[in-house]
Parts: sequence; structure tokens; C-alpha cells
Amino acid sequence: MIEKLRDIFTVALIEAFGDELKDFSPLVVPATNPKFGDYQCNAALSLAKVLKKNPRAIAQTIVDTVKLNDSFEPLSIAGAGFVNITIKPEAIAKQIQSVHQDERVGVEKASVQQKIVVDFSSPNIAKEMHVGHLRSTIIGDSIARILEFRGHEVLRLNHVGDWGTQFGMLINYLRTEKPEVLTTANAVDIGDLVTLYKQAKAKFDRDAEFQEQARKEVVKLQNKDSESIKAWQLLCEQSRREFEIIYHLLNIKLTERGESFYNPFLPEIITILETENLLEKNQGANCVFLDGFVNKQGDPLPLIVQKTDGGYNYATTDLAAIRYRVNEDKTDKIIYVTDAGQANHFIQVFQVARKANLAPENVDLVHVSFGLVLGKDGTKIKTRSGETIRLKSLLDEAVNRTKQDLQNRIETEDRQETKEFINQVSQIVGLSAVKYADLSQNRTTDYRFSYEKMLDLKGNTAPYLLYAYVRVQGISRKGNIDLDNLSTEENIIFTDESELVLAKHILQLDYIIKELEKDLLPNRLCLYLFELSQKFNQFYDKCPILQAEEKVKISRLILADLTAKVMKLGLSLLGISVLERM
RNA sequence: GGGUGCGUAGCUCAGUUGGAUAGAGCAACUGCCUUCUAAGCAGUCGGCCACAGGUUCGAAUCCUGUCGCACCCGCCA
Repeated sequence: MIEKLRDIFTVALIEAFGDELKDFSPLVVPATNPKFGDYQCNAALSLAKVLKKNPRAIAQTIVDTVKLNDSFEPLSIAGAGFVNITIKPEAIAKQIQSVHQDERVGVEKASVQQKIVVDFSSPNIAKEMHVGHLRSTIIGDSIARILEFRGHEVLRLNHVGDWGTQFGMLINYLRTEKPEVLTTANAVDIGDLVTLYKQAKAKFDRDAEFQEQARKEVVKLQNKDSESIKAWQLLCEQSRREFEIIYHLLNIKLTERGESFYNPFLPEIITILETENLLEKNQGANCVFLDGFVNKQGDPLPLIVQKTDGGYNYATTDLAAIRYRVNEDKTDKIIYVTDAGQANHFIQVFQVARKANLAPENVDLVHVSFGLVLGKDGTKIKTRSGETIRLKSLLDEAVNRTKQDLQNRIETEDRQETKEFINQVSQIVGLSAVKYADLSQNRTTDYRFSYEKMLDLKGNTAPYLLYAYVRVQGISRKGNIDLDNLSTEENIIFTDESELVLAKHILQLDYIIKELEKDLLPNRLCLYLFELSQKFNQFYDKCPILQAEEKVKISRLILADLTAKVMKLGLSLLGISVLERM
């Protein structure tokens, strides 16, 4: 709808003021306030200067020139020169009917379908997943789902940290402290492995000789020493199983392609940089000097692609990954979902990738960054003893708290529910709450983790949204109505303002999803769904459904059913599933 | 020291290419269950959009400076 209006207004602007406005944005946006109508055109205001005319006069000319069909109320001019656009209720009713019969509830597929890599989650082998991985995993999954729904072919890649100095470190440490881990599967559990990792890291940081041995271990690994490779594989296997538990719990699908995958391609990256005349030796390391990055003295800063000892680092791996994804995966776009702290790194890597033509101009490189997860007090989230919180225990706690709440409610309401019901509901509500709390926040800022807030039944939370869906299902149960087989003949009748408001909101979904595809901010979808729930609850409050006379009843059932469909779809794009009862 | 981001109600946060009187939720208080689950709805209270300048018909939004906070800064990822 908004695109159509933009086209119509652009045509009108050209007709009224000439061809030079061909590329001028008609500035048609959703109305800032419902009392101004559904959309508004702000073009008159910004054209005032260019055309040296009174904005209200320009607005009048626009109104006189624009050709709208009978779906719209007559245009009105308000304030300094705003043109307000209102759709007629009959037109809304018609659209609702057509959307109701559409499997995609009115959301179009992208006109150009791309191949897109979404690189997210990316935990490290031999370490447990912690809250830091939560945002990348949840946001990345949601972005992938949104793009998939728009019809793009998405390759979800898990760029796990399965290579590098830390491996040499760990293997070297295990060789003396716990050699059986290197030869036997599951010799210790993952928690102990993490402890050993920390010990190894501590030793690495204070012991120069150990550092040296660790580096040699890396070289052995790189040279495919069979014993080293075996040990490495065992460690990876064990970690992988651990990750799978989390991914299964969160219903996340990912293709693992870790750093080690790009290992064989690292030397050719150096060669390419060399032939492109980008490579420079600096203090023994191979570097590419960057535009726009300078040190204290104002000298350009290098991106190190090959260390003095001949080893490669993550910048090199990222460059090799870009090359592979462009050449082999034939991707049109690569999206990296990582914390904001890596912003600099990606700017640098992207710059080098462009310069070396590893990524041609028509391949988009996008860093989707996000802020830190903070504790309730606003500092980095930690356990009481100062350890980072394991993701598994964090999720378990959310589910347990939900279960507690649910059991209390069942008791006070004197309901009888099975154990299976209680478990299933608390699992879905608890995990959804964690996901929703994260996604409903603008990802670019830090975010405060609070069980109380995310599990609150009121406000912009998963339980509130899920409840709106449950209410619709309740109606269908109570009235013994099959929502999938509602009459398609009946008209939509607006007897109360709340029905029209709900209907208009439902029709905004298409616009929201398209915006989402551009700005990759899932919180905008959350806000939309929250508002949908509110508008539905207002409708539910004011418009009885089952007692209404037949024609009104069907009209309201369609609105309720459509609300549920939008809710289910929207939540699924956030990686959240719905419940029939709760 | 340099870079990036942030600073909006008591708290947690929205604020879409600059647009009309800056919005939610929570908390607090007041109403509404013989009616589809009240896990709801209606309402009241609450703002120097960090501060100071500038650009503009119009600034929370853009520019400059100041203060505060966070993160990053050549051989970790």
C-alpha cells in the first residue's frame, strides 16, 4: 500500500512541479498519529524552499493533482502543509478478506531473491556457550528466518572457533595434565574441559616457555600431525555435542563450518594480497595498511594477516571466508551477527576484502552488531562467584521459574493439568521469554537481563503475546469453531472502532517485514506484535464474538483468526512457537 | 591518547529518509469479572530528550564543542 501511494504521489509531484522531481522522495510515511489518518505525505514542507512557495499552497496543488481511486477518503491538508491520507473502511474490509485467504497473510516475497550467508552464533570449541553467544544465536536465527520467509536462499553458517593458538595452548596443557583427554572420547565432561581450558590459559599468560611450546603445538596441528589431529577431533566432537543440546533446546538450525575449514585457503590469501600490491612487511609480520586508521603518531595502522612466526590469524581467516563464500557459495550478501566490539575488525576486513577484490562491489558485506548482555545492576552479567553464566543454566532457570509460576496459578485457579502440559507450557513460555526479551530490545544497545521482567505476564513480554494467541484458540474451543474453515463469503463488518483499528494494524504486516529486511532490527517486529496483542485485547474486550449475531460473529471470527495467524507467523520469525492453552 | 557507540519519565526501553501536542511497558494509585481464561481492559500520576551552541519553516533525530558511561585500539577471536 505504502509503495503504491509513493508511486502515485511521485507521479503527481512530477505532473505538478516538473520532471526535476523525478528522483525526489514523495515522503509518504505511516501517519504519526491515528487522528491524522493512515498515511501522510510530507513532501510539501520540504519542497517549500526548493520551489520558493508556501507549503500549504504546495500541499493544495498536490491534493488537486494526485489521482487516488475510491479506496481513499478525500485528502486533507493539516498543520504547516501535511497531506493526510485515510483509507475507507470498505477498502480495509476488502483487503482483510483477501489477506485472510492468503497463506502468507499478505506478505509478498522479495522481487529479487538473493543468496545470503548469515554468519551467527559461533561459539568456541572446548569452551561452554555462555550469555555472550545468546544474542548472536537468537538474533542471527531471527534474521535468517525473516530473510527465508522473504524468499531468499539463506545459508546459516556457524563459524565456530575450532582453530588457532588457543588449541595449541589447550593440547599442550592436556598433554601433561590430562593426557587421556587427547586419546579417549569423553574422558572428562565438558565442564571439566572448560576448567582445564582456563588453567591452560592462565599458564599461557604467565609462562613464556609454555607459550613457546603451545605455538609449536599449533604448528604440529597445522602440519596435520596425526596425533594432534586426533586430539583436536576429540575435543571438537565433545564440544559439538554440547552445542547441539543448546541448539536443539532453542530450535536453531545451523551448518557448522568452523575456522579450520578455511585453513587450506589461507596461503592463497597472502598471495592475492601480494599480487594486488597490498602486502607490506612490518616488524616481521605481513600487514595490509588501512585507510582511515591511524595510531597516536598519525601513522596508518596495519591489519596483520600473517604473524612473525608465519601463523595466520582471524583477519586472514575472515578474508578467506569471504573469498570462499563469494566464489564457492555464490553469495550476494554476507551478514555477520557479532557483538559491537568487533565493529572495527569488520570495517578493516571489509576494506581489505574490497581492495583485494575478494568481494566485488555487488556483494554486500554487513556487520549486524549488538550490545552486551548486562546483569540487573548494569554491569557485565556474572554468577555470584564472578564466573560467566553458562547458557544452559540460564535457560534452565527461565524454564524453572516459569514452571513455578504456572503451578502456582493452576493451584489458585483450581485447575487440573497433566505433568506433560505443565512441562510443555513452561518449556515454551520460559524459552520464548528469553528469546523475546532479547529480540524486543534494539540490538545495537547493551541490554539488561532480568528474569522478572522477561517472565512478566504484563507488558511487552512473550507471555503477554502468547496469551493473546491462546485467547483466540479459546474462542474456537468454546464455540466449537473450526477457524480453518470459516466462510469466505461473508463481509467484514466494522461495528466498533476497535475492529477497524485491529484490521488496519493487521494490514501493516507486509510493510513491517519489508522494513525488517532492510534494517535487520527484529525489535520492530516485536513492537508490531505487541501492539497487535494490545489491539486484539481491546477488540476482545469490547466485541463479544460468540454471542454476536451470525454475520457480525463471522466477521469478528475472521479478525480473531487473522490476528492469530499474524501472531503465529510473526512469532515464528522470531523463533518462537505458540501454544493452544497456557 | 585515538576510534566507535550511547545519555529520553522513579526503573527498563521505543522513537522508522528531520515533521504535527516526545511514546510504551513496569512500579504507584483509581475503576471494571452473572458475559469467549481478569495472564485482560479503561483511567490518573510522571519529561530541561545529558549540557551549550549551530543548520532548518521545523531537531530527541543532522553538525560542532563540553561532561558522563560503555566498548575497541598491530602479531587473541
